Amino acid sequence: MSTTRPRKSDARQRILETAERLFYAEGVRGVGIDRIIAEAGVAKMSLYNHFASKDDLILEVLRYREEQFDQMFARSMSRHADQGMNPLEAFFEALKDWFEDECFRGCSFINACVELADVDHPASKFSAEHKQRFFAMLKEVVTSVAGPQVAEQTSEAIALLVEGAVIMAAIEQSSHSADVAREAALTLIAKTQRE
Amino acid sequence: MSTTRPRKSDARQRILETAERLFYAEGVRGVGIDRIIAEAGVAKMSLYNHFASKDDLILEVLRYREEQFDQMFARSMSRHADQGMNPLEAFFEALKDWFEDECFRGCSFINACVELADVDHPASKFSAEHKQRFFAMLKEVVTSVAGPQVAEQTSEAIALLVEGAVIMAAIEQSSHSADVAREAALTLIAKTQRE
DNA sequence: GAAAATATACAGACCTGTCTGTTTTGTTGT
DNA sequence: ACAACAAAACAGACAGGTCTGTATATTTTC
Repeated sequence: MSTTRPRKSDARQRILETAERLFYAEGVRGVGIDRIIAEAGVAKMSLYNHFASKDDLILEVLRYREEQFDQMFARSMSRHADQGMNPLEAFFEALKDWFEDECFRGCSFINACVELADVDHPASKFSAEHKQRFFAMLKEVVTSVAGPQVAEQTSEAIALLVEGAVIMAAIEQSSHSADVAREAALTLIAKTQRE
Repeated sequence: MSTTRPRKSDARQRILETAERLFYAEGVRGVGIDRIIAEAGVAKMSLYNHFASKDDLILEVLRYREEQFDQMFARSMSRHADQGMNPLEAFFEALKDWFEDECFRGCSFINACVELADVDHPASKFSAEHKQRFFAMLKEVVTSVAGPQVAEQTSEAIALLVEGAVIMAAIEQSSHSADVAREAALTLIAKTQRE
């Protein structure tokens, strides 16, 4: 039964990949359906057979984006960890690598919330949940280098440093904020451990 | 000569105020020209006589917004300072008051950058400059409570904490991040002073 | 009487979503 | 191995709405 099975649709995947790229580069409101189908090379009806509406597509693209981002970031951290960095150092190096990617344009999830301007939109709710999952990952990283007690006391602040660094990197087109955030995070952890 | 003088145009002011409110609440892309003129109660030609284009209006609204925000924030800090807080405490209390305003929807300047998705847009450039001015103000606050040396070493990180707090307050619809940012800022300053 | 603001209509582009009909593709029965 | 069938993808027109910006002509205000 080689390539058999529901097939999970080739067109659907192309739409997701194209929409993710365009939405991230030009915003969910800046890119129309016609543009997506043209660049994905699919018919308009294929899009509307797979997604109920543009709002639905936005949500599904964010789900896909989370998968892709998590994988990318985890792999990036692993590479740095393999070079002898501890998990926290690897985290901030991965952050900096992301900022320095030529496609970097901030956080997709924050961007979607801002563009949609509606906290009740499914994509906004999903984005808020994504932030919780991202925070949980960061807290695990902090725990692994400083223990659960220090992590409990510092992770929230470190998360703010990271979010601020993402925004400033996007606005200033510079990865400098990653260094500032890393140093501050280390200071917070050291100060908390001392007590 | 009572209310005489070039008049500086009544309509222009109404347009600015209305556009600021609508742009902040629903985004610069989510609000059309027709909506602005209807709510401002002006004719379309009045708008295009005062502003070259919607892009130009967006920029002028951000200029106006900066004035209004700076005044609002400075007054808020003054009120808290009058109650015995030092400038830094007053800063974070003002931040928290802002987050708790029912109209709060994040930072106008960041929102505009995200929505326009174009770092070369005049409004994006102005937003980046605004962030520099905001940072300078924050640095003065830090200097006034901890001296220039500590301020030099901690202000950038504190600015990231503040930007992160703004974003998270908008996404989570909570002012909790203001407290987290304040505590972390105090810790960074204390740790730096000790050395 | 001049400058400003008004009301209104309109051009041209773009948007989402639907409809219709054709072609490709994969599976199944023989 | 091959024909028949069904599901999926395709192409393209179109409806109905929105958007920015312009043009014209009238009314208000100093």
